[in-house]
Amino acid sequence: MPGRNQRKTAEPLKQPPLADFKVGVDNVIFSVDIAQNRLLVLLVMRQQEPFLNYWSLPGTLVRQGESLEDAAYRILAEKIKVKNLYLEQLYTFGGPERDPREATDSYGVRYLSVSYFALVRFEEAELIADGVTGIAWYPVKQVPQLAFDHNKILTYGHRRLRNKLEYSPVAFEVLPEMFTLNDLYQLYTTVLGENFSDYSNFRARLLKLGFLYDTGIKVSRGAGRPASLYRFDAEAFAPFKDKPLIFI
Amino acid sequence: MPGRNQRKTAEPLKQPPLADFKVGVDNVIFSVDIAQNRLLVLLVMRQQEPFLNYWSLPGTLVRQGESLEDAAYRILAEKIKVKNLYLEQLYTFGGPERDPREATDSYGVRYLSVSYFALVRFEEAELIADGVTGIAWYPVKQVPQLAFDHNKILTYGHRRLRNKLEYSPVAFEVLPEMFTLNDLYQLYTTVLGENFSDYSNFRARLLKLGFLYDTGIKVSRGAGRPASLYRFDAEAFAPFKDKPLIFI
DNA sequence: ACAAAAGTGTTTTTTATACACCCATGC
DNA sequence: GCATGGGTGTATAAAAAACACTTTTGT
Repeated sequence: MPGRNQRKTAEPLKQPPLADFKVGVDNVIFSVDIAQNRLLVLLVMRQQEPFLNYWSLPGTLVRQGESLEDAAYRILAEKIKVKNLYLEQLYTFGGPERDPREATDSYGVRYLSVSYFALVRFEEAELIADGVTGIAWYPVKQVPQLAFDHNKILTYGHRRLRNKLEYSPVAFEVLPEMFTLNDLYQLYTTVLGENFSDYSNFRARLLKLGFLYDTGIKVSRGAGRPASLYRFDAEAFAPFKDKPLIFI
Repeated sequence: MPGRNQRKTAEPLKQPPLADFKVGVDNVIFSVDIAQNRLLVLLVMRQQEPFLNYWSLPGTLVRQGESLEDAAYRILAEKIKVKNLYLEQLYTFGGPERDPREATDSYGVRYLSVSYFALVRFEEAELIADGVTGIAWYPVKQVPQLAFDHNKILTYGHRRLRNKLEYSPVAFEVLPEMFTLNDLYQLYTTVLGENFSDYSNFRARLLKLGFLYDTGIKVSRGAGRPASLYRFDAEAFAPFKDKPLIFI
């Protein structure tokens, strides 16, 4: 029974005081530049202290009456215009020492960050540059030192993305509506590294699953035989939902 | 640019007020009763409003200077004595409507729950019954209606456990130090369902991996040939760390 | 002796991996 | 015509799944 640390007051068993929190939401927003085969993450330049003029993940503090997810969508909408996207919760970072404001701000207020992981289509995502705020797609391999513990959050998000690619159809959230099988393959190699699978085997496996619809439209990328454009068929994929699918 | 919803005050671009949070930690603590082949979850009876006399996941509010994980360990230590355990963060639930206190309590305070997922050995876990608080291992198949959104959290935790079993050695955190291969197999069937694999194939696969050490000690469970007791060899497992191991 | 549980082995089927080769286009 | 990227097929190896069979105990 927890008998220590009690304050000696009139009330029996008075516990140490509770922490008061402000809750922030930070988004790790990924996108893939098919043309240059680079995995990108959206960063914004901070306009206030702390960490003024540091790059950071786009984030915000949760407002009254707003759910965590609402907040995540709100910052997203403030930073980019996008048709559809994939969003899921990542992790909650909440150590008492992660935000310097905890020391300087009004007494005892803690800052907690619930991070979200998002995927958007590079071609469809239009950055909202207001002329004041710096905002940019950064290749994940070249991100600088970020504000707060955002590098840690980004690393965590990147790992989640790699895992997701292997067992879920997130790739099709990032690709344009129509894509060649090589686009898909490049996406996988970009995120997962060179040696994850042979192209022809990758191709055969994916096609056998039967949820890639060949539009018949051919597209030529410079020299070489033109490639077919495929479309992800969500209905045909439905039976695979929740099953231990492997895209490797 | 977010130009709506501003309050018309002296400051330019005054945003809607931020929410103030108390942060709770709720633990989904699993254990397996080898003898009866049941997956158990630890529940406590609530002693206060709201949800007085409802069963709930053991939880607490985070105190000043305390990290989320510290808080998770604290409740755990208040409820059970246990030698070693596995603990990881699960999910953060934070909609504005999840806790009725938000309406009745001091104005505007939101309650957010960071849930943790824990595994303990049934034999080694000694429940701390203080004579006042109800506390019990419940078979997950028979949990009643719980306080708050705890049923949802439990479901989420259960799913995580099933996934973990398939690609990580968590099973050995729940089993006693020494166990028969049949114990291990039963654990998997208990959590994953009947038809996940043939016993002899399961057995062959696990043994081939080489991190199960046969102690040579035999133990007889009623009729039939006595079984060997095995021990999980953490060192021999090390090379498999982070690799896409499959226990199926 | 026989049922029950433990443990071994063999066969079949499926899936992964490597790689050879044909096809259509630009230059 | 030949380099380039797209696309198909095949041969081999490995792993998963099904299941038959042997061993050792309690009763």
